[in-house]
Amino acid sequence: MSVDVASCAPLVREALTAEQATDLSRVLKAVADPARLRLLSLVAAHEGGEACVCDLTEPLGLSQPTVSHHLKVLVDAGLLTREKRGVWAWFRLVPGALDALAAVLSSAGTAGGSRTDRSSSC
Amino acid sequence: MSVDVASCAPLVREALTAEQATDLSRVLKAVADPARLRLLSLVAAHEGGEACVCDLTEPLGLSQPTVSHHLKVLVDAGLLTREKRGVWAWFRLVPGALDALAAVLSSAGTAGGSRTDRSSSC
DNA sequence: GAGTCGCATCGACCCTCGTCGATGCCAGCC
DNA sequence: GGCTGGCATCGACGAGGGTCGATGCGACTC
Repeated sequence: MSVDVASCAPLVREALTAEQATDLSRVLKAVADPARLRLLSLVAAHEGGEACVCDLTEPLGLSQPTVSHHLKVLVDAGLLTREKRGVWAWFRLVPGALDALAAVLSSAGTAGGSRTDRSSSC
Repeated sequence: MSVDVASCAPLVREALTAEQATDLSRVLKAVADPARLRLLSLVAAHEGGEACVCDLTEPLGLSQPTVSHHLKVLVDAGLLTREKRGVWAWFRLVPGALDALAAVLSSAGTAGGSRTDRSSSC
């Protein structure tokens, strides 16, 4: 149920519809949590750009079920990918996902430099 | 209690501390709501870039106390400014506030083109 | 096959948040 | 002064979300 940041134009350009606002808030709610922000940051900063749950539990100071729950929220929001290799589950950032989110908030309206590869029509 | 997006580097560059994550999530929580997203969009799209509460109540379909509550959240987060002229209260976007937020999420790490004028040291 | 390890899911608790009606406050008008 | 209109605040209700212990599942080891 990965949510697409469907609206191409930044929200300061023209008024959002109720549906656009709901979709956008779904992704923002996934990011608007200290634990999940640190998870994104930890995964990105980890060597190789990927990390397993056991690497993330202790720096957050949260229990394993809680960390697993937050990771699921981020995966559902389309910000992380989960790849199970053997016993471990490896998480890595979806390239361009955060940039696309930033582009909607920014008044510039263009994502950073990285490719996004989303189904958006812009 | 306007929250500064204090961290200059984007969260994908290095791991966030607990305090940085808490501060950043405070601003994101203010934006991660459909009603508040539409409020930001409506104010930006309104003529002159400013709007009063009476202009925002009906397009949102929410009661006046609720709209007033959401506007207070956005003002406290440093995203809107409130100026009382006579009987009406006029709200407008804080220039650069959304861009600064987008810069932290983006991997680029630089705000758009607009000036931010915040107390950040970068 | 028995045991261990890593992770996801379940159920429950508590707390925060969105929403509204009622009320209070201030400015302008009669 | 009394009244009206615009807006903020208060109190309360219900829904949603973060957290944890307990449990289940799959893979690997001996």
